[in-house]
Amino acid sequence: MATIRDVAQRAGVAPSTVSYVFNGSRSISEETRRKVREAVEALGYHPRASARTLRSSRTRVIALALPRAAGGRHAVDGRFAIELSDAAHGLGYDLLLTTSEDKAEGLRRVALSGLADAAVLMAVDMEDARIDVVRELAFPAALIGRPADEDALPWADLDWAEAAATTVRTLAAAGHRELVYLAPAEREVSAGRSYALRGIAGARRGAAEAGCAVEVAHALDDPDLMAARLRVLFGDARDGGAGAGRRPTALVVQHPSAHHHILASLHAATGLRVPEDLALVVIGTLPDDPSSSRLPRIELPVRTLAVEVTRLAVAAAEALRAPAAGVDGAEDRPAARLLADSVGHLLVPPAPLPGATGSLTARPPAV
Amino acid sequence: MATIRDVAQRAGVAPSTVSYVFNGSRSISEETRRKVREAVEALGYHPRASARTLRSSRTRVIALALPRAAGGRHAVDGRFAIELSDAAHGLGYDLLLTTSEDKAEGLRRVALSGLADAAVLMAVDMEDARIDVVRELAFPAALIGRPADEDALPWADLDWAEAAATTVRTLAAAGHRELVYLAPAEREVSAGRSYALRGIAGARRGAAEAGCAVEVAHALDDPDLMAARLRVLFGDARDGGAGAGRRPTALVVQHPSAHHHILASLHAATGLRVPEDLALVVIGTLPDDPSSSRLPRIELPVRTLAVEVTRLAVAAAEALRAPAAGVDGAEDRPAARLLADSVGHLLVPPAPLPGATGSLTARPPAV
DNA sequence: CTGTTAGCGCCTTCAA
DNA sequence: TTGAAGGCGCTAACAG
Repeated sequence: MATIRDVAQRAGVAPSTVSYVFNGSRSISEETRRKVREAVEALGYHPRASARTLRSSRTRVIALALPRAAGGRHAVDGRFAIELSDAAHGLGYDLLLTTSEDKAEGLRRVALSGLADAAVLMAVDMEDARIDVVRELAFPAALIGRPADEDALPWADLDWAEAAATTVRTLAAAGHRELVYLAPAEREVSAGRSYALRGIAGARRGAAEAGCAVEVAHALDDPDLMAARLRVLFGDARDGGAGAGRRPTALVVQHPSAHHHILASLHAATGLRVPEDLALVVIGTLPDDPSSSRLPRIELPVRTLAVEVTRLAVAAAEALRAPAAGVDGAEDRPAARLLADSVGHLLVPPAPLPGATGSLTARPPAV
Repeated sequence: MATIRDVAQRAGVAPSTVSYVFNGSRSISEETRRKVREAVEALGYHPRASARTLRSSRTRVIALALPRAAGGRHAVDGRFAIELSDAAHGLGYDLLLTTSEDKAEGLRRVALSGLADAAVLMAVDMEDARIDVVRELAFPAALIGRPADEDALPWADLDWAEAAATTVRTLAAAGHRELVYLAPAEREVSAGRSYALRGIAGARRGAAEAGCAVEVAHALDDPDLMAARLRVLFGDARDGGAGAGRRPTALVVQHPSAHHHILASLHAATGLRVPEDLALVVIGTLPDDPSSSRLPRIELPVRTLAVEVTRLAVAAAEALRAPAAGVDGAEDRPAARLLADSVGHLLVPPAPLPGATGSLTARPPAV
């Protein structure tokens, strides 16, 4: 466990010189640089993160606050965690995962103990308690998700409302008059999750604009219950023709990870076939998921969101650290103000993908 | 940003007293304790992790080394990341995600810079390069996956070989004579992934023991290619009866995350129905995944593995730190030896789940 | 272009 | 039961 002094001694220079070689903030002669490099090599020296952090109050770590609410979302959350880690590494940061029952607890602890320079917050609610926490602590943070107060903190999100609206409009334009919008589970809605509420609102708006009818229902985790609900929504096509004229002809599913089993049970539950009897579009699928690649869909741009939100988080951390050099009067603004001034957003417009069957624009079944 | 001195001053005690109140390793009068607590409360004091770590060389962080090989595994890796984070919190640790292209690079950096007390390694190969790395660095580590050298490091894993073998035996006992074992993608095999190789070996062993035939094939990411391969394996039942007698009657899928699309395309590709025409069992599904809950399967016990491997990693870290107090002659053993002495394993036996249809024990179709 | 030095905040030994 | 003091390893003035 060599220290910077060992290296300095072996290279015949001062510790600070070694430090500067690593941090490169002053000019070093090529000769000295070489000697230091050799000593570093010979001793297998690597700077200690804790000492650096103590001295510079900079961790080069980003925290991911991932509330562990009951039920689902594993797939999406896990995928984001991995992509965020990649994105953080791309900017020279590591990613610290803080899962906690209490939404704000882990975040508070990480901020207070100085474990990270900034935080990325997932599972954002419209009125998210963590927004107040990070503002109170003047801790740099960025959200994956669009809260009600859009200027409170930087955020990045898919435009769920427009994704739903454009999907409904497109289906209406193809002739569908009665649609079902299968939104995330009810618990997501009652928790106030931004993506769920915005998706539903967008579906309603799209229907109003296009003059068609949309029924909003919620996904269920249990396959049997889900099948039963599908039967209520669509009836059973095998029960004879009665009521077929009233049956919805299109289904939009906004359920980030569980559309698999919905699809799987759709035919068994209702006798309907996609796309012959029913047009189907999924909103919020994960990229590179073979089981959704054949469906008409709007993907969740995980990579883009991860990269951008990481950038925003890092930018917030740096805004706090370098108080707007060059801008006069900027020196003594309080930390909270510095952070507030640095908010930026990214609202990714939905990019509908056709799927293999092209069923998005399928005409409704003849009645 | 209050420090321990601020607290001490306000409480009218020495800094060391405050420290002892936090770390509780000597007796403090109730009176003093109260004064300190009040000062802590009033100042919002929280100890700085970096200072603690610098002083004690203890981070209370566990690193997760997650090689980012191309293709798939997102779902499983992400799920493990989340469960490991929960498990780490349960033991008072945080989880640092280090994804890297180069399998060993991130791990080496984290170990050398002292960012973590121990590492958990995922995507374990039979001969894993990282095993040498952590041994060389004498860095505590535990594996999710069972390497060829089982005594090199502590590990926890599902018994993939027995999972495959027991599945094949059960199917054979139900009368199936020709089975297909759809193993993970070829890249996983050629990379030497432990779970893939052991699963295949187990399937072959089970078939040999039961006296039935098993054909091993590999999953493909692309749905169209996968469908084509299924057609090769099973033919198309709608092409008339020719060759139906030779068709395999059971399919075992060992593909941790992509069995969804395999199922989805099975009927379209071959005309076969599950379970009427084909018995199907999936090995390595994720718990709480509605889309696999109806299938006969052997789940990947993510929670158990995460908890146990975390325990093993922490135990290794502590073995290094407290050299077997009480055992004589233990004081001056080298670090590598201390770690080697503390290896433990957990091999989780497979627990077959019946699925809703009970197709696991379905008799083969009449020929 | 390089060296010297003073801490960053905390834990822990030693002394009382 | 409590205080005082040293130093973990590093960075960034300040001084040459």
